[in-house]
Amino acid sequence: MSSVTIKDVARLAGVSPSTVSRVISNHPKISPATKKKVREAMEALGYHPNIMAQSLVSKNTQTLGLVLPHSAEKIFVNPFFSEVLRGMLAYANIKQYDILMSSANNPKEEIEAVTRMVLGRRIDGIILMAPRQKDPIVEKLLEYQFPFVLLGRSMEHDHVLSVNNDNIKAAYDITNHLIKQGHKRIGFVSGPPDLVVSIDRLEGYKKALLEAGLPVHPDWIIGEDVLQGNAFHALTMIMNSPEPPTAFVVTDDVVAFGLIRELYAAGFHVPQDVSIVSFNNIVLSELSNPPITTVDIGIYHLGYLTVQHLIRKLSGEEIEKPQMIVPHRLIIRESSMKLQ
Amino acid sequence: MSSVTIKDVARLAGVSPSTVSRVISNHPKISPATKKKVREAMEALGYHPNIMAQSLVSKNTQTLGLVLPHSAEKIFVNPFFSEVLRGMLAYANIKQYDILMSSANNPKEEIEAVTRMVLGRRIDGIILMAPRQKDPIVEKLLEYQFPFVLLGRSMEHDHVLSVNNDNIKAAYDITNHLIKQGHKRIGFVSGPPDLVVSIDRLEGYKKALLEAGLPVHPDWIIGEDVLQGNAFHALTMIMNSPEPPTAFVVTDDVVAFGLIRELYAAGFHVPQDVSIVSFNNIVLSELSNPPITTVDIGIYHLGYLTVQHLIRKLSGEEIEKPQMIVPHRLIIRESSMKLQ
DNA sequence: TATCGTAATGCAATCGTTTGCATTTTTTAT
DNA sequence: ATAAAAAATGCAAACGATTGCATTACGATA
Repeated sequence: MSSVTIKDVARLAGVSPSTVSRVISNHPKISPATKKKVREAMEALGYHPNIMAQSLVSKNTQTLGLVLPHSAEKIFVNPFFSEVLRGMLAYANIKQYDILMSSANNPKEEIEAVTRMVLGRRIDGIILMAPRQKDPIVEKLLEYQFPFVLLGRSMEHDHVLSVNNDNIKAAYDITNHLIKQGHKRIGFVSGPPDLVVSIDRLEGYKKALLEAGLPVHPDWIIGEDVLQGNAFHALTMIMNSPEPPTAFVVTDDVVAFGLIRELYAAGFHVPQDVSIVSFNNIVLSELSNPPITTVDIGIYHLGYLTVQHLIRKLSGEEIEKPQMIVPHRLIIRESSMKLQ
Repeated sequence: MSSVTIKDVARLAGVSPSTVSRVISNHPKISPATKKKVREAMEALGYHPNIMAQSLVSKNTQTLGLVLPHSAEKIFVNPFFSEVLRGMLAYANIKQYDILMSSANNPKEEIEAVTRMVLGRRIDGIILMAPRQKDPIVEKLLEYQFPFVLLGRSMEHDHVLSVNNDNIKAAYDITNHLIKQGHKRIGFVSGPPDLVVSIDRLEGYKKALLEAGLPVHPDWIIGEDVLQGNAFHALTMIMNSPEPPTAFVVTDDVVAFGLIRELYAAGFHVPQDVSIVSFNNIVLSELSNPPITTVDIGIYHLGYLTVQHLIRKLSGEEIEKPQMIVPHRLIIRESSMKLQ
């Protein structure tokens, strides 16, 4: 309701609007006396700067954009998302930034949303989640020369800001964990195949198998739609083959939940019949039955650092290393207990 | 990079800036000829309106605020949150609104964040999640006469916009389900006690017990911090008493996960030894082992309607019924299978 | 052809800030 | 006491749009 402006404050304090403005921005050459006077007037009137007006002239909005991938349901329903967002907001909060979200139903809308935010000068920088192999949004932003950061990595440009895990290594490590447990037939459940993270994790898995002299069995690499009809069919096919896998590397904790459930329904027990390992270490993976062996990728931290990275860039800091890597670590739990 | 304004377009199209503005807003009395000319110029220059400037004069930002409760970790790590946010964004997207988020570490920061958004005229309306019994933010917004909607309900003001479940009824229903299964000793695991939703669900639980002539045993009502040390202690105390509960109503699926896990660790099996029912029906509750009986509260829908409700209010529509109720339904699964 | 009515456009003020430069005030040195 | 330097403040022009009112253009009517 109250629309008290800088002028009202100026009038009450008996100074010019410019002076009030300078008090707000803590300009060096304002006498302590007037500073006090103005502050009191602001207080008395309950003044708050109009952020729209501020950013119109200062050209900076203290806002970061975040566009939900259009294939968002999957990523999004995932507790991973809340956790990473929490990390983002935590750092943003420290630096007094807010985060502007918008969603999209398809690639076209996705581009539109980005364009609207960027060209509408609504945000200072943008955070991109779950980048794809050839990501049109990345291209667009490069073209606009607009500051952005990837949560993940770009396969095509190595100078873009990004915060990521070493997913190849992570997958390699967790697969090796299974191999060390004596598994020789190891399947893989992949995420959406155009996501860089899926590609990397698949690569690490293959690498570990090859190094151990184990064959990569293409039929044992299945899509994450295991929970839905068709892929579920694929799963039973695999499990009913003469020599089924004794373990699966799953791309994501939530999918692992589903897989454990489906296996159980089909009469296979984890880990007695099949071992399961996955990625992310969402809170619930510990509460699963059995608890899931997983790769902790530092979700919260990923979000936190992503925003930190971007804000540093925005404040003109020299970025030593554009590609940040958050270390991962294996969390061994019951779902991959040693075979006897 | 390109900062092409309305003037540039005007120049190229050979008209005045006002005309361009009218073309943008699709003003009725602009000749088709100039409309076309201007559109072409906009296209040619890649013009996009500066949203800050627009909202400075039009006083509307096409943005909704969402402040994360400071006790956010709990709510927030919960998949509930992503799901509800997805619903919010879906409707916002339809109406071309964006959502501005900011987080807070304590009640003070929370108020600050709201104030900054509201008085900074950054948003047109605000969404409040998980309202408390006596919620200072609600008071503040009423005082400012600023449009807002509650995801939940206010215990003190019945004219405020809200979207909620009938949580009393929901708890009553799910408790009755247990009673029908033959349970006579039923415990309750509560959420944060100052949350309205916790209060309502507890009330429904008690009501069902009383109506069935079953005693309300205060020791069997425990906090959701079951997973942490002290409350876990409480849990083992209860379960080791001579006549322990044979079932628990749990306030939230995630907590149910934890509880099942803890019970399991203590040697109690679900549902053989103890039945568990809970609320929300997050995706994972179906994938739990055993799958959890829960109350589907229509999470996505809650988010969707919350934003719809608010936007309707903002566009001046007459709101027939300020308090919307989203229906719930029981999802019976293995965790509450009949005792034999 | 003169007049009028309407449709289409332009002018200029405004939204609430910031900021370079000019101006005034204060301080310091002589 | 006066000049010069330094410090504090004010003026006015941006920023990029919108919009009420005035103005122009253009058929239509008499």
